[in-house]
Amino acid sequence: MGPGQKTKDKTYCYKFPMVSVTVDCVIFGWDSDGLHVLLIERGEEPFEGQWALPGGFIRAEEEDLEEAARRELFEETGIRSAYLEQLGTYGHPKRDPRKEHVITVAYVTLVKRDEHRPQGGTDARSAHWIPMERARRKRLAFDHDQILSDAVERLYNKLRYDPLGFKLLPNKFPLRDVQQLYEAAIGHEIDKRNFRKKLLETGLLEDTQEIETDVKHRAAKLYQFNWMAYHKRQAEGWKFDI
Amino acid sequence: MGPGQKTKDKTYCYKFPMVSVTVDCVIFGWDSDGLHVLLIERGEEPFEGQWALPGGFIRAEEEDLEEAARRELFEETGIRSAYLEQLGTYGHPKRDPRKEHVITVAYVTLVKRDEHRPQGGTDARSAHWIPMERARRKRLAFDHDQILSDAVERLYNKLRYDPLGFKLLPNKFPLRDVQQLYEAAIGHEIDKRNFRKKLLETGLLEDTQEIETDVKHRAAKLYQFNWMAYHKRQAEGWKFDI
DNA sequence: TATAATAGTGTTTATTCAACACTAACTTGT
DNA sequence: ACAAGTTAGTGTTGAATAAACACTATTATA
Repeated sequence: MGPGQKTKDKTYCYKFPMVSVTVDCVIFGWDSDGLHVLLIERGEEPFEGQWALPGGFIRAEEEDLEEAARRELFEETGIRSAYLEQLGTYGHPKRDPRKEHVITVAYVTLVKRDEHRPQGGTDARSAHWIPMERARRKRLAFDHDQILSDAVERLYNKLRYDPLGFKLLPNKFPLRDVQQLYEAAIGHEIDKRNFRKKLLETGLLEDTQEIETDVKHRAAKLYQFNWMAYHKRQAEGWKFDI
Repeated sequence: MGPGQKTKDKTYCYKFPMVSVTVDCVIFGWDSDGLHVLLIERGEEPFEGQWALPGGFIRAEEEDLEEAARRELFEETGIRSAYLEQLGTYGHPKRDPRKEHVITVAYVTLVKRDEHRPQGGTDARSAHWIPMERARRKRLAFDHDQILSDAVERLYNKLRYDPLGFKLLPNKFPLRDVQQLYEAAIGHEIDKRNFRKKLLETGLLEDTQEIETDVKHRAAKLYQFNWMAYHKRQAEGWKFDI
């Protein structure tokens, strides 16, 4: 495996066939009508016109994988800091119909929809929030169906043991929204009293003394999740479990 | 990203710098003195003479990632079928001191030590089972310290919700060995009666009617894990939890 | 045959989980 | 202003699960 050698016509040559590496992001958002995922309509071949996860080639020799994922996230959403987690790497030699072998490292990111400035990507692709049920019915480009379905499964499983769900909610939220998120995750209704009791018993939710506005009926109190306290408790060996 | 073009002198040329992709395997084994990991002593630069995880370059354009991991596992252990799970991908541009960008996809595999024929790899590297505590004190090549420690954490966390621990034990085992494995995972002692009760209540452990031999004191019954029954129960929505 | 080592076995108490229904607060329409 | 509609907010009880706890049985060895 000799290092790449730059020749006059700006090509990079190697002794063995190489692979290209892309990073794809499953960007989740949440609002009162459920979980959404940010998809783009591809503006170029292959799969031109089809829906796909936002992603792109990494800058070899310069960029770390996570850096590339953050760059991608920023280009699509304008968000610089968000929860980001590696999901897995998909490397079947035929997963990209083009000749070369393209593997992709998939990341999951959770964003608050109220922080998202929805401008499209730098190139001509347009990004849209698609509700999950609709997204899962679409035939996505490459193996993105698989990646998306792995991502949803991972997210839903992880909610039980990790407060990352609060990364999807606005900073201040009514308990109802937390419950709806968890109900979507486990696929059935939860008893309101039991759920609120467990949630508040953690001591990690603070009453902001504010209430909802613009709501058609009795307004609920707004809470915020105390991440500082959570990290302290976690360092002491405590485990979130809801 | 044009496809690689083969030239007369057998080089592969691309319009952009490419990355090399390796697969590294964290191969875990278990015996009565605890968790072990299979390490090799590197026979070539970089890191010649240092300990490292077994791994190698994938065959671009031919091989799936998991295929490459299985090939690696077979070369090191002679085992063709074992539990194999992708751990994650490590891609810092400087993680390999050589010029080009080398990313690695790490896999965790669990093998039964009594099925392992310990012949060395195809090349001159020699593979050895190293007890975990010793392995974690060594300075491993590349970022393999990090990979190994991520792998151990993943294995130990997963034992609670997945019977994959039985992939480490021989087909027939005394309950004591299961308990020792779980005690290693959670880092403290477990009450024997409670543990055996929970384990047997699953109905997934079958008494083989055999007992240990070559043991210095009272011999224990040997059990086997019923994977068929487990998969059936799992398909019905049941979850292993110990 | 005594000693040492590990196997194997139930019960009780504390904790956690699950089921369950009404009143309070606010909005809107009349 | 008040009736109707909608969601917020709140405790108790019984069931299930988890945790604590100690002795007898079996075999090997000295």
